[in-house]
Amino acid sequence: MQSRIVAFIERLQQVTTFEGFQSLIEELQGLYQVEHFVYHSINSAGEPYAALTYSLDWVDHYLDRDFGRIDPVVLGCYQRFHPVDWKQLDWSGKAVKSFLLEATDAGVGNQGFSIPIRGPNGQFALFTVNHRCSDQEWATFTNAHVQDLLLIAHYLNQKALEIERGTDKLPDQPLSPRELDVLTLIGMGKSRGHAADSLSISEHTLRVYIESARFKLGAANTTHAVALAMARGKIIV
Amino acid sequence: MQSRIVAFIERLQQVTTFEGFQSLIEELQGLYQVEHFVYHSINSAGEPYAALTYSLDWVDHYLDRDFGRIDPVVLGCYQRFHPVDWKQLDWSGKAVKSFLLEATDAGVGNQGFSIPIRGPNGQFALFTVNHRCSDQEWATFTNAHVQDLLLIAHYLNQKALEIERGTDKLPDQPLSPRELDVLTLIGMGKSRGHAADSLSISEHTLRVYIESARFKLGAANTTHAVALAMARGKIIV
DNA sequence: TTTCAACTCCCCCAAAATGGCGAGGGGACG
DNA sequence: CGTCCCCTCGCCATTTTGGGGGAGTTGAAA
Repeated sequence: MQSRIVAFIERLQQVTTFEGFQSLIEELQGLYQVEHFVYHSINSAGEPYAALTYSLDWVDHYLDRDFGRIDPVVLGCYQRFHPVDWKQLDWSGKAVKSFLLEATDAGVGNQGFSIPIRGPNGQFALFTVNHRCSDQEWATFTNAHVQDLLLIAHYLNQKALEIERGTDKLPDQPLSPRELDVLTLIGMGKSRGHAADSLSISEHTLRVYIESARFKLGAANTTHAVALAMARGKIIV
Repeated sequence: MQSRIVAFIERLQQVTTFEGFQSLIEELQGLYQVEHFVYHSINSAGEPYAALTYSLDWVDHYLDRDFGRIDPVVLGCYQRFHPVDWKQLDWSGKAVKSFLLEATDAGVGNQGFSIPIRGPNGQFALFTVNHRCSDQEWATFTNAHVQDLLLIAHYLNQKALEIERGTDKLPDQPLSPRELDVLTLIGMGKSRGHAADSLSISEHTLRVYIESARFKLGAANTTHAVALAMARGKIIV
């Protein structure tokens, strides 16, 4: 088995397109005799990408209803470091329960194991393996393959980032020190006036920084700029 | 060696105070023959805590100058999943270089290895091992002990969270669905009017949500509320 | 040497956000 | 049955913002 993983990762290294990436994800089904695999990521610009084995209808429905905002898997993994078994997540809540029902109807299995992955500039990805079986069988499976899955998650993300770099995208404009200062203070709740005082500059000067930061980040307003800077890991409030 | 780690972790489980935690950190120096160990965390309320073996003068100076905002170790790990060797970080930049000089003067070694750890509600911690030696020796050391260090980092964080829970702290007020909706839309750059339209509610109603969310989060204004909600992992923009 | 990015400052005015006032209906829980 | 939270709505005065001008210094890079 171990050699098959190595072979898989070696073939993964050869992939150069999203299509090739998708078919490798599908290959995992056969390799592990598991129903579903999902890799999905959000890049620094906030654009999602996914390669998965769920039905396309379910994917459309998921995106349409913006389930990513209530999905306990996404929410639970977003702030976590370690892989999580879906049983550890919080599935209470009315909206969540109906989401779960719809997912089950769409063919999503009752067992899941998700690995969060983080890259530069706030890039975040999830590698999920999903199956329909008993708790017992699932525990056996996950225990046997955590190491493999961690490895695969790591290389999948590396490759996805690499492929994406090939696509046209606006380079991530770095913010100047003053711009970072200003966004940080504003993010900590200060008004323009107070922030300007803290930095011992005029309020107008501070405004110039906010505007240039907004422009670089592609933000619609100050709050948006702070949110984007945080999401991209440029500031910490 | 392995049994010593197990014994260490078992003793760690017995600890109930921050003092005990600190002395266990100091014990690691002897256990690994390494100069410095650092555990520091930021809880969901944004309060820092640290247990470390650096000189207290350096710690004071670090906090005083707010070096956490430029420290490449903190910045580099904040958005990462995997442990990082300090050599992989970006040490360019004028402020960073002078920070590095001051750190070296204060007894911080040239080699470092840091493990980011994430807990619920946006809790973030770093476990760092620091030493003075050649690249060669350091590579040997880290290769030999990554597994141990990951394990220790995990249990240290678990224990630190447990101890902190014992201290008095305001419970993390959950936000209502509408409050989350509003903060998310505002964080995505919408104005109040547009956000209200999206949710098909009056702008005034939307304001009520912003205000109650601000109150629950202890935020000074809307931007602050969005920043806090993001930092605590309640919303994703 | 020129050019360019970063940093600093000033005025004016319209638009947006905020703070404080008040009000009612629905659902959950003791 | 009362209490408390969530959801919904309106008005008015004040403060904060955003967008439009224009201008000077410094320091690094081309």
